[in-house]
Amino acid sequence: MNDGDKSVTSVNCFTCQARGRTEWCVLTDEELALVDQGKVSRQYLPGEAIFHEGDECRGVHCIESGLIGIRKMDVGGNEILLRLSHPGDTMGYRSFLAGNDHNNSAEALEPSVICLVSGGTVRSLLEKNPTLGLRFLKHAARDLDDAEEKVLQSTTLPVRARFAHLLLVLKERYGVAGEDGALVLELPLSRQDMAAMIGIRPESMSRTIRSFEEDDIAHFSGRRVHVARIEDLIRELEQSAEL
Amino acid sequence: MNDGDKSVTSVNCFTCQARGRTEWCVLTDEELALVDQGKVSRQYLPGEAIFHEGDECRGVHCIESGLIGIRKMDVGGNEILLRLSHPGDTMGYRSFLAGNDHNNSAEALEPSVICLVSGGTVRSLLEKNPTLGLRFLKHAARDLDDAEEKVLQSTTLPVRARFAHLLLVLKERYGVAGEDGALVLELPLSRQDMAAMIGIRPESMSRTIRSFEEDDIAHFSGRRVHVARIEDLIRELEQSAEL
DNA sequence: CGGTCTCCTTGACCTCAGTCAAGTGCCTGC
DNA sequence: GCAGGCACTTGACTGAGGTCAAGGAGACCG
Repeated sequence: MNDGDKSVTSVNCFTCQARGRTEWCVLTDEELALVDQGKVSRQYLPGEAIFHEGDECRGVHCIESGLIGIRKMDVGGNEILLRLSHPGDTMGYRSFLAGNDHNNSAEALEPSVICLVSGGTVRSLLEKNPTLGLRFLKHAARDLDDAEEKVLQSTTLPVRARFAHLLLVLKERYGVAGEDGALVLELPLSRQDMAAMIGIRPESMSRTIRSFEEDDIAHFSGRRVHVARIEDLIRELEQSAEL
Repeated sequence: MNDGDKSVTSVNCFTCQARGRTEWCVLTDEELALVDQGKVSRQYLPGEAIFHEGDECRGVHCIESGLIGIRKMDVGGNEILLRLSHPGDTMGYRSFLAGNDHNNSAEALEPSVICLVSGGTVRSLLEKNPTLGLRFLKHAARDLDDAEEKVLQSTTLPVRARFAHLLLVLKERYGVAGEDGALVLELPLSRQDMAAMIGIRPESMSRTIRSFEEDDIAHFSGRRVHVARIEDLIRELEQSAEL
């Protein structure tokens, strides 16, 4: 097997860097061995789809490395980016448990390695180890909170506030420097995808960025963002309330 | 105990009408007895709050009868109605499992009887009976689907389409007559609350209703709605795509 | 090199829904 | 009875963000 063959790569659950962050971390060595045997791993290039809305759900995906975007489309072809998934995150456990087809799609945003743990394996592990189910439950609970927060924000907040909020969220993972009030971000997303994350058109994204520049709130060059005072972003969120 | 004392009512899990629809239906009689002992039930009048955002989460609420609205507010006081909860639904399991305070509020929309199953009871049942956790997981998965659908719709669909969708959803539970294409709905919600469900202002709700009347799509008198052709509602959803 | 992508930006225009303000009808309590 | 409250409606106005159309910048490839 050489590097050019990207359909299958060899990954070992026991040495997986991301394992500590997955739901599998509650498994015994014996159980983990089952996961290791019951999985297939594969490499994806940016833009490649891991699965689509409507695809049959054949197990649980687990991200070893890279970055994945979870998208959802409506009948009219409008697409939004629901969330980002990172190494250690599992995807598709929901459709799998409900026995549904996938109800959103996953696409690699960076070169990524992803394992698919077969449905049978997951099912038998859930029976063996109840804690695993609780871990998935907590995961779902967190996703649900985020989704409800997003429903609220997308109906009540103006675009500037939503964008400020997005930057504050991205800061947690992509902030590269942050002396007291200052902040530098190295964004993992194109403008288009940022627009899709807050549910607006690319043109509006451009204009919002420009208005942040004009108000001296943030400065953008490519995917690098400089924010002199984080408070400015926070104020942007709050002042939409004061009116 | 008389009817005037509404703080505590006596409800028995074994005879509970709603039990078949709750997650507790997977419990053995012995386990159910634990629930029965570990709960407190209470009656709520319309408008009364069961819990608020930020309240400490002391267990899992279970609806015996009535109708509950789950609301969420942003910093600016804007409020939306995330979903309705019906007899047999559990509420607050999420915050409970995550160990958080409640992150949304619940309010009775009709006279309701609700049991609070104490945290300790739920915790020990989850350990005893792993299937219970899976039931909660499925519940969370369904809520999550709904929430993501709502995120998508609230950012992509115009108000008319969202309202048509709402009516189609309410039809499942509140449709009172439906010869082939025709439909009569008995809404459980005020106009204000319908507006809050699709994230618009009451004024916009009024105007949307009027425009449906003018286009002969639906006719409203009080909380009763007549829809001559359900296809009209469906078309309202789809045609927002065609443009 | 020019050609063709795709991503991004910009301007001009328009429309949908929010805002403000006023008015109606209904219910409750005095 | 009337007063006050509340849900709802209506009209006039406004503005945020979508739409359309055009153009620029960089990557890749012949």
